[in-house]
Amino acid sequence: MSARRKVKKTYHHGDLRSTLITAATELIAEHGVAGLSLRECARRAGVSHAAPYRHFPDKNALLLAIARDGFAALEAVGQEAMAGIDDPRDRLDAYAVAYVRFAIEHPVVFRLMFTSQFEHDGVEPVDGGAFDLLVMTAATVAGPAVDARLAAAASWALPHGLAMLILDRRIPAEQVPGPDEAAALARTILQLWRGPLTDRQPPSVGTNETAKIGGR
Amino acid sequence: MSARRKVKKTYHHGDLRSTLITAATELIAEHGVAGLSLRECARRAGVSHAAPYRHFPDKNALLLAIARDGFAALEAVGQEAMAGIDDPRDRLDAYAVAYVRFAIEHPVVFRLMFTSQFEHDGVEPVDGGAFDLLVMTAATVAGPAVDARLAAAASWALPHGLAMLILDRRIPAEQVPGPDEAAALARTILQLWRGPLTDRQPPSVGTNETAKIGGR
DNA sequence: TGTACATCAGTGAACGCGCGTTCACTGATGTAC
DNA sequence: TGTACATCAGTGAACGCGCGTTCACTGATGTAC
Repeated sequence: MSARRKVKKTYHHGDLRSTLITAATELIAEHGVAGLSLRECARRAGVSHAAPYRHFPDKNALLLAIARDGFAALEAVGQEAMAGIDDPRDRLDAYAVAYVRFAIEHPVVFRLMFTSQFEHDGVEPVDGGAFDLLVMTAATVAGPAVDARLAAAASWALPHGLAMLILDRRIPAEQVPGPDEAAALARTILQLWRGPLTDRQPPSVGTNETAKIGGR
Repeated sequence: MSARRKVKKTYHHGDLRSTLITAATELIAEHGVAGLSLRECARRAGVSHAAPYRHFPDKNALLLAIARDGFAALEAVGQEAMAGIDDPRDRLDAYAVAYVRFAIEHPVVFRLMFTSQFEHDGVEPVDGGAFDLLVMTAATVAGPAVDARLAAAASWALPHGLAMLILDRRIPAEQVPGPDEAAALARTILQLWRGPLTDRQPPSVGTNETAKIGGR
């Protein structure tokens, strides 16, 4: 399915650019960013090692292209997740859940988008308007008294951190075997932050003094 | 200050192991993990390129050593931050703030600790008991009805995400020029999560319907 | 429909490079007596 | 305090390797007339 597209042996590949992107993503998944080589990409695409230079000026440009595509995809995912939800708080939650799901579904791309291990001299990888929705919605939720970017950062940090912890296996893999479980976990954690973690008075027990559990 | 320790020209270096770790950290800061080479480390340590092999079996072991040191340091920082604070919620906040500060103070080490770009075949870099405090405190805060690991993950995700966003320049650098500002930002965001972001009723205005701000 | 030509997307040889790692070595250090 | 010796932490030459990138090239494609 994801293999060579057609058997027609032609001189021109036809879709080398995106084939290279796919190959690079797979390679990184297998060996990490450091293990990515343009030559191996070309090899996997069934093409000579110089061919990629028809599509990307250099290795870094390939990486950049993957990240760029990722931001576009994430924006689409975010928009779709929020669509049809009226309550801004629910929108924010839906965004967060979709965000975590995206990260688990596309771990290589997600990491590439954010951890700028490559060429961060000069311009950052463009994020387009991928986060405009987030900023706007967060601002709505937090109210006019709170700086919009601050509200966005606060809302963003939680799903971002969760995604990263899962990707980096800090949250055991067997606990989060796939995107569905990751999304569910995100939901649960959001509820936690709206409840037990923030309630100033202890859950149901008496005073603050007696609230220390497991103390004896 | 951080240069060669003594001028005494001796055959033996005396402290090559930690000098190599320092050099590697600097190198990564300059060129990314991919830009790290054992030979350049040796060069900076003023030693032949084969000398590092007296202290590390291979390149990966050097990276692992940096991460390992990092976990120990983070644990110490967390313990210190929590010391003397009684209220478990305040302890949790103090931990989170210290966590973010640590990340900004030691960006290379922090990233190395978590984004396992290198050799994650087999064993993970050990985290020792670096997060036992977190789990215990989070459990206390969330109450017995909530799974401890879940509570820990929830508490952890927020500072972790914030730290990562700052390190990856997703939160503009000029907004967070140093560890102090990062710590302050962490504090603010925690307050946001205990207030405007979680209050189910809108800040001060009337009903849910009228709560949509900036809508017209 | 046919032809000439510009453009495009490939090829494969060649370059120079720095790297990780191994090896036999040597100078310095520590210790038993 | 002196000596013999084991051990340790360096050296520097050598290995093989795969990489990124360039270059002159060639086959395929598209288009103007």
